[in-house]
Amino acid sequence: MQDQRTSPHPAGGENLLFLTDDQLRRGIEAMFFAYRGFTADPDRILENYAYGRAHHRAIHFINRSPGTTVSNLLDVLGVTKQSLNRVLRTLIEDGLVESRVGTRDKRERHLYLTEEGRALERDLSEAQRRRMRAAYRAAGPEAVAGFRLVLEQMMDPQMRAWFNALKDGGS
Amino acid sequence: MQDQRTSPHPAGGENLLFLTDDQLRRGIEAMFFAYRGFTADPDRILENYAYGRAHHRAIHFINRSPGTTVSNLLDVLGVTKQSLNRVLRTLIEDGLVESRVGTRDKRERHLYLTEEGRALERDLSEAQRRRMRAAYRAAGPEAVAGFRLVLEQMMDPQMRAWFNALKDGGS
DNA sequence: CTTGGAAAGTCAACAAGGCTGACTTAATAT
DNA sequence: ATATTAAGTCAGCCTTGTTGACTTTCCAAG
Repeated sequence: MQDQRTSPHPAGGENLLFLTDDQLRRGIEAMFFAYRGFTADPDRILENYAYGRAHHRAIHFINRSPGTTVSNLLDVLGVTKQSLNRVLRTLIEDGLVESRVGTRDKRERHLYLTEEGRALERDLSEAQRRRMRAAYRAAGPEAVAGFRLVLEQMMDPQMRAWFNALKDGGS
Repeated sequence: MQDQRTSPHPAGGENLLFLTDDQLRRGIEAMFFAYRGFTADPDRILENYAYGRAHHRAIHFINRSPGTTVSNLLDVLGVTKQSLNRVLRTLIEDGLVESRVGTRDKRERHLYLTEEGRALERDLSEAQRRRMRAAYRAAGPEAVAGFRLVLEQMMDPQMRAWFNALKDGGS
């Protein structure tokens, strides 16, 4: 099962054992199982509402960038307008999200969480943070730095750009 | 100080800045965007077939544990029998998976990839490994160790058990 | 001032892939 | 003998994704 082809032996002087197909496959499986854990807690909360993961994602990014436009959200979430619209409509109808017509450009809709929306967001993200906190604490700061580094390298360039744009807040 | 059990690292020094809500939220967003990248390449390949992510997962774990039973796969994938069956049936019909009646217990079906199944598996996993390899290489071995540590801590205990069982091959 | 095009929203239809519930068949275990 | 277990099936439902066609609103350029 081991494939030495991909990473022979210390090529120059580097130890490249962490690049064997076996190591990579372990990483793939770790991502699979970890992502299941990652979404488990919010999913449990959402069961009590008539919402799903799609609603969670919308709520998360609206909270992160209050006043963001629909088309911006479309890009970040990577779904179609029709798909997002269905989710957004129920959130607006239920009074969790407010959609304000743009002042500079009145075609645009700027999205904000209402107080009720923020309450659900806090619930969901606190559950997710709790697990993250436990994992970070158990792994330690060095591991966390590595975790973040690898994840960032796994993103497509476009996603990395959005990810880094979020760093400094703003829509 | 009372936390020494949970966090081996910053016992006395107490640099816990990596546990701020802001840091945790960054980790959450990193997981979201990275997982999109993680699934993007296999998804592109699967478009050419009439298969989806569910088929990929089944193929992956059958390849990992040749001869695994249906109920074992059910546990690992975390879906219902009906859901898995739909996927498995098409894979068997299409000749990618072989289902053999158990010898010890004839109620069980043991699953194996055919040569054609292994070919698709190689395609899919090579695409996924390519991205993983690039990320690992760019991040370096220290980061990879941290990455794996944090991911493992994010899993539910049950998943961690399956994850570690896979380490030593076979079902 | 008209017109082209962008942003947003809507309707309809469809598919993948989850789910529950009810039920059968075969084989093992008690 | 009977109960339990593994697998499979049928029917129906939901969420969340997709296309395609279309409208409304509005900005901006000719």
